[in-house]
Amino acid sequence: MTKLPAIPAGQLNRRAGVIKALAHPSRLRIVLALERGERCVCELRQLVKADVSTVSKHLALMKRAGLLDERKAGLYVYYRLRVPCILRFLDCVDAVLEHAPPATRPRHYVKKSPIKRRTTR
Amino acid sequence: MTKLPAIPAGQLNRRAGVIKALAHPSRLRIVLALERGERCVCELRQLVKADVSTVSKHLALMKRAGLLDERKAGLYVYYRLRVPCILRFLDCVDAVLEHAPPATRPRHYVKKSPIKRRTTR
DNA sequence: AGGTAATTTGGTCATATTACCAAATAGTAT
DNA sequence: ATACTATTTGGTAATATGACCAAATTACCT
Repeated sequence: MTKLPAIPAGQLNRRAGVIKALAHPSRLRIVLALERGERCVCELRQLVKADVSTVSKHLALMKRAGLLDERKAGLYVYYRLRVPCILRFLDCVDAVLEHAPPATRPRHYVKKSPIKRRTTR
Repeated sequence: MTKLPAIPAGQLNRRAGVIKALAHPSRLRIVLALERGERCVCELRQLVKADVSTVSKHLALMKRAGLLDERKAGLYVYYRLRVPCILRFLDCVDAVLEHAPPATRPRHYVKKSPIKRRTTR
């Protein structure tokens, strides 16, 4: 049995941070959309069917993680993929799913009802 | 501007599930350890410094996601990487981090104190 | 059967994530 | 300045995740 090298925790944390930034269906949808080139928030907002604020936060998160870059032009903000190798990885993910075990159901958060809200502020 | 294909939500959910299974420092540590071949839980448990039950749950999660396979031999359970392309992806992640923005700090959960617990059960 | 070691399962609790809305900010134009 | 549009930021609430402990399970022994 070979010796295990013991990778420093900080490095693993940073890597996990990048991967987490990718680990959400809407964010994947955005990344895939950016395959062909930059898009403004207004386009991505239609693609992902969620509140603009939600989309904006997904974008900010991915930018912080180093996945995306941003370009402001007048009223618009255009985002683009910073590192294209991300796209190749999705093929590997599909390989995992290929002859995969029966149930891999991730279940993502979905807002239940738009119930009443306090109007503090 | 080209037409966007609109990928079905189910597919994105499944992909995100696989990626999420990878998006944790301890799980990355495990995956990296399995690069050289299978390991029993008892080995991985020492590698990741966490309660065995925690490690076991990480392993179960990754197995459910299709990342790992398991082989039982007597008292031991050996886990191994099911799809090796995962490892190449980590290079891409490092590329993202390479000349990345200043702060990418993911902050993972750390139990505060082992305070008293009820002994119900 | 009873004993011991490896692993999994169930419970609980703290923290992280993510959704929406509402309001703030920024840019353009009238 | 006012009006209008695009995007971000702040707040709140629901859900998901991940840590540990304790107990259950499984397999191999005497």
